[in-house]
Amino acid sequence: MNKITPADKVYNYIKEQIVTRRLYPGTRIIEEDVVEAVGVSRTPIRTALSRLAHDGLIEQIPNRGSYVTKPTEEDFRSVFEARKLVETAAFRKALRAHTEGTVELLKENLAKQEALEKRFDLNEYVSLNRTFHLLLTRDAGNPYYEKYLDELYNRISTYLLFWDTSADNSRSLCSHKRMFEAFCEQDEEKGVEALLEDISLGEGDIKKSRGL
Amino acid sequence: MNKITPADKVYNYIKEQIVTRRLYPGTRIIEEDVVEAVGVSRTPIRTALSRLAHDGLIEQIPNRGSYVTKPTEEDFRSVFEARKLVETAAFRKALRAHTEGTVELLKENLAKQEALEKRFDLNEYVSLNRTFHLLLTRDAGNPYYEKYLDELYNRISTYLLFWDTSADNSRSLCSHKRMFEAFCEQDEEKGVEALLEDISLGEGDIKKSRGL
DNA sequence: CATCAAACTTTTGTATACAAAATTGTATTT
DNA sequence: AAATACAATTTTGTATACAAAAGTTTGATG
Repeated sequence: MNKITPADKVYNYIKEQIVTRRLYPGTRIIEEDVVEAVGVSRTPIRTALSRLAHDGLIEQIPNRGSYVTKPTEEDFRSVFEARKLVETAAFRKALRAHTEGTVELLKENLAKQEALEKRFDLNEYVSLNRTFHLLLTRDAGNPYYEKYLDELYNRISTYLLFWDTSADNSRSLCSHKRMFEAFCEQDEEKGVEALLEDISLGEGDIKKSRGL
Repeated sequence: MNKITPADKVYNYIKEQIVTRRLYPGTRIIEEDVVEAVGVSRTPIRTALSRLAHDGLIEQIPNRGSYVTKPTEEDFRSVFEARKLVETAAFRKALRAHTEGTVELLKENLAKQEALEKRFDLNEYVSLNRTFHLLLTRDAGNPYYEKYLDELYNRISTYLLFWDTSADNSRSLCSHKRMFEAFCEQDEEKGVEALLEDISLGEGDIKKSRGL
């Protein structure tokens, strides 16, 4: 297994802090504070911050620090618009390519999602959801689609962990099942319809979580 | 005006080296060499490298250095596929929004392109072309479209400066003119048709330049 | 002569001290 | 009391020395 470097430690630490919202969007991250918290020098901290900026989780302004990404309402609109465009295109292509390995992984993922019906865990759900959507586009075989979608997810990830739980989970599970079915049956239109519904669902949830 | 920092100097220096192909795709960039060349310490060099990696101009592998991005044939296919999808969508939206300021800028840009008919300059042409396409999608008002397209351009930019000059320039200018017309007339279908033709043209040129 | 391992070299990663820029607080002037 | 200039502090940017990892050479051994 790959050894984990100081820079990795810092990266994981800050990412965890952001995703669990102990570091709130808009918060400034001061390098010296991270030194105290993690116990390494500023150098690996700077490389970690650079990676996080690359991921879209923080934003860096020259000579005045790093800030946890705080998307505006406009950003959300833009992100979801882009997601709809790219994710449907990638999904269509993936559905046509349609490898057996992916179907297997999707099946496992869905099983875990169903398990959440009994005992809900938001963290787990967000993770499963992201993997699920990623899998549905993977067979498209375009790494730039994946990369882009990944970055779009990151942009809004700070807000994914904030919505009133399991009520929506059932609805989401429902559309996911339809997407999976369509993927297996290679029914493109049915699949895209379910996908768009699912994305809109998420968009609505985020808006709710922000009181819009 | 903003002062240019050592990190900026390094960034510009390396970018220039790459774009003018003095640094060939696949070449390893050794930090100490850059120290000699630019005359600053390794710290700003590392931040510059990080930015370049972010731009997609280089790739970094932990513990074994930075390499000038060398896209495979698959990469080219993927980049152009993504470009076709996103750029047409952005163009459609921009065409409908259609601000007067953009029209003005496009007109200026086109004039410069025409000037190249007499005296061709590849560097200048590549730059104008990129700006032109960027302008045509700007009124879409989605920063993530722009960002993505920008990164896609970067991926292939190493190869943009390598094709047998002005023969293609006329053809390209022709489709550009049609795109501009369509943009002004808000004729979506005509515009998209011209855009797709123009993108395919570029794709073909790159393939030629690689002997495919 | 081929192979492998240990020493050596090169290169990247980290720690730390110092410089420059930005921010904050304070005093002075109006 | 408000505004502004200036000093003090905080924070980011840079230089440099050292540590660790990767890559290369050399030489002993089968």
